[in-house]
Amino acid sequence: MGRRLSICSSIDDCDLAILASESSRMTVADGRSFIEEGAPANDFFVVTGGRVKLFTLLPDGRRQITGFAEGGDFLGLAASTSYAFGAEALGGATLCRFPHAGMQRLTERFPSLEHRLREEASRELALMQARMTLLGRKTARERVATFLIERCSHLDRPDPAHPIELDLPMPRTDIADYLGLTIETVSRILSAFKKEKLINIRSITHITLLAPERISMIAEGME
Amino acid sequence: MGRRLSICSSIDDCDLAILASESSRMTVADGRSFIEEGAPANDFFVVTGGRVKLFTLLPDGRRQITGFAEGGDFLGLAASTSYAFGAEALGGATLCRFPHAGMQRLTERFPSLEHRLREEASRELALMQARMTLLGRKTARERVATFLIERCSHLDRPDPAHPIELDLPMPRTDIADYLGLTIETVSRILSAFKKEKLINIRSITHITLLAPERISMIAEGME
DNA sequence: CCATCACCTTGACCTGAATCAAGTCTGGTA
DNA sequence: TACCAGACTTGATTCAGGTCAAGGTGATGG
Repeated sequence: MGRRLSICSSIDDCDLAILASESSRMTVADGRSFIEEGAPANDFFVVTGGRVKLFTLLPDGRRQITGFAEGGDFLGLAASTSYAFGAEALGGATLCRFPHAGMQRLTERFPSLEHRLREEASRELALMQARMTLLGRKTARERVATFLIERCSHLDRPDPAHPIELDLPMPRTDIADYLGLTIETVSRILSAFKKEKLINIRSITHITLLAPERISMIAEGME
Repeated sequence: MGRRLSICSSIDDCDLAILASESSRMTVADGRSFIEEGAPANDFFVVTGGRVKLFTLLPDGRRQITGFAEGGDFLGLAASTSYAFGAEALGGATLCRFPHAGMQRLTERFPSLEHRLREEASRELALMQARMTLLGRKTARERVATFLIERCSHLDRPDPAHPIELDLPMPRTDIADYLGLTIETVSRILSAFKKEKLINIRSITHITLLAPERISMIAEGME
């Protein structure tokens, strides 16, 4: 979790070699899991490329995707002694792995890093509160609308009230598990949005928001 | 948010007067709101007594309670420039208010404080992931069971498999808004648990868990 | 001791989303 | 170009939980 600002931004002109010496790069193939929920949390990760999904599971296999992470995002902040979530690459990802011990050396050497990490955690905390409202109180329609709008803010939004090209790199299953719905419901609602000329479905992964403003309204329950 | 470890624990034997000089105490009466969602975030709070509920609202009044906080918990970490949530006293609360500027002076003076804050944010992050799973994937029965079990862990659990006395200081409305249900559903499920001899309802606020183990199972969807 | 009010419980009914069950589309392969 | 497998869509039906509507309960005050 975390966004847009690399871990390096708090180290700036300091010796990047030190940072490199405390971390190791890794590549994770599509669909491969690299954090096991409940496993001892030994590492902290930064996503450097591709995408990743975070999730928790119930014993019977029900899954809640708690977030998607991409380049620049932090993972493993929510660390006590064991991970509170699992993580899996979404179409291949590259990561920087920082063992906790190394992390500690880094924060000692670059105290401002600690602040950055807190900032990052706080930002994520705010996002999660919005997501709890989505899961606890929004209708299926509102959830899907919120998801589409959320995806927009990932790319630097040009101007609202204009069509926006989106790609949804995750399968419907992941969207459903993120929104607390079933794939059928997600599919039906996207179709409904299309019928209402709110979106255009160019391909499974490519969607155009034709009326971003209206979708925002729907997302907030003000349609 | 945050739990059990006062902010002071990272300052230890240092001059508490400095801490006091950067903060002010405040008392909030039952039901009074002291953080307005979306308002500029100028302060950081520590709950020193009583209880507090945190929530977000949708424009039409739907409410999601994102957490309850009590003595020792931190509030306002999720701070960008504006609060991501509202906060309201639950039966009267006392707080310590730290203006952000003062907070910064404190973290400069006591660098370990920064680490404590991150730790706190991370802990909260982990809790929120569990809550997202609750809201996105659990049934009403599982949610209420989870809520009861969660309340247990607030008091230092003596031994499982033995009856546990609980008090639920919040009205049903708050429980419902916390679990993403209606008051009727919460009420019905508590009644059902009573009928199944899983709990005993001594009064509206006093509940005895007769079979904590079984309730835990239900909470995880393994009944 | 009763009235009142706020909160909670219970019941009857309804509905949004899940489930179950076919189709359909897409991209890869031969 | 045709075939196949996996992912998506669509339709019919069901059901968990919401909504609407009475009661019940218990603390406060007259």
